[in-house]
Amino acid sequence: MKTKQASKAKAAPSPGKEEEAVAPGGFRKGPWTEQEDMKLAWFVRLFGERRWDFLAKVSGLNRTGKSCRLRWVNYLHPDLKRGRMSPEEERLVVDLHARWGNRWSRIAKAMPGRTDNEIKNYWRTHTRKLHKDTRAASAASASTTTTTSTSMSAASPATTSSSSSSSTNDNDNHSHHGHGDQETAASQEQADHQLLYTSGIGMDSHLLWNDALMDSYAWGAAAPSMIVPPPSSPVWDYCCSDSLWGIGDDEVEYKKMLAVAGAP
DNA sequence: AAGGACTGCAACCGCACATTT
DNA sequence: GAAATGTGCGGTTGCAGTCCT
Repeated sequence: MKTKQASKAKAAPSPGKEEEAVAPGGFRKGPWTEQEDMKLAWFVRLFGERRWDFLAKVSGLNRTGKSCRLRWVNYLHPDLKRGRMSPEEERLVVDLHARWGNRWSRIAKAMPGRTDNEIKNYWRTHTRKLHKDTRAASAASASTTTTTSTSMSAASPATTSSSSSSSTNDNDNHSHHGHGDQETAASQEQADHQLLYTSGIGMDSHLLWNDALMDSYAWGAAAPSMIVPPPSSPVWDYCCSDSLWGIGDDEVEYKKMLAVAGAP
């Protein structure tokens, strides 16, 4: 198999390309640079995982809040596992997909450290491979099998599960957001979410959420230029380091930030 | 050795739901 | 209660690394 997890990180695009992707609103698009990652991590640390639009503005990142959130959730979050899925995880994905269909976020919640995007990607690859194998197999035996094999291609696990999972696998998944789930399921999901948070880093628990601070920012203003991103170590190390989450360690830095922001 | 095909993954998009004003 | 804003989700695309011929 291929091992390109680390090298594949598009955080450092080739020099020429970096500036060219700019959305109509003036927002940057495309791969994130290491500096952007650092900045984002820094501001997420300050403000927590919410108000992404605000965070995007205040940080001075020329990104949409959505983009920031995605980057954080799928790449920078310290709880993420990196690397290939283990066979156990692969089995789990198959199991859970059989049960829940394309409810990736739900599946992801059952697999700590894995993101919906990651699982989705894995499944796509997985089904593509399976589909290919199935086709190859059916082609090989085409001459000997009955006509059922032709309709099988449409009914093969791979194709049905991915393209029509919404109608085959799960009673409620033809409505993407679980409209059919009823409140019990919704509250269950909430409970799951809560569990995830409490068992995980529990960002909110030590969140430096401070509305006064927020209000003190001039909306749309660029981030204070004197906010120095964390040390020169790789972003990932930084994100995983205790210092990022152990807010107490960095009280001085934080106070500096408050001062910059003009907070009382 | 070269170049096309394949693969894996990051990131974007559009939509829907949730929350706030 | 309506409108505005924020957030989350699933689907899709594009790119870069690797494999294969």
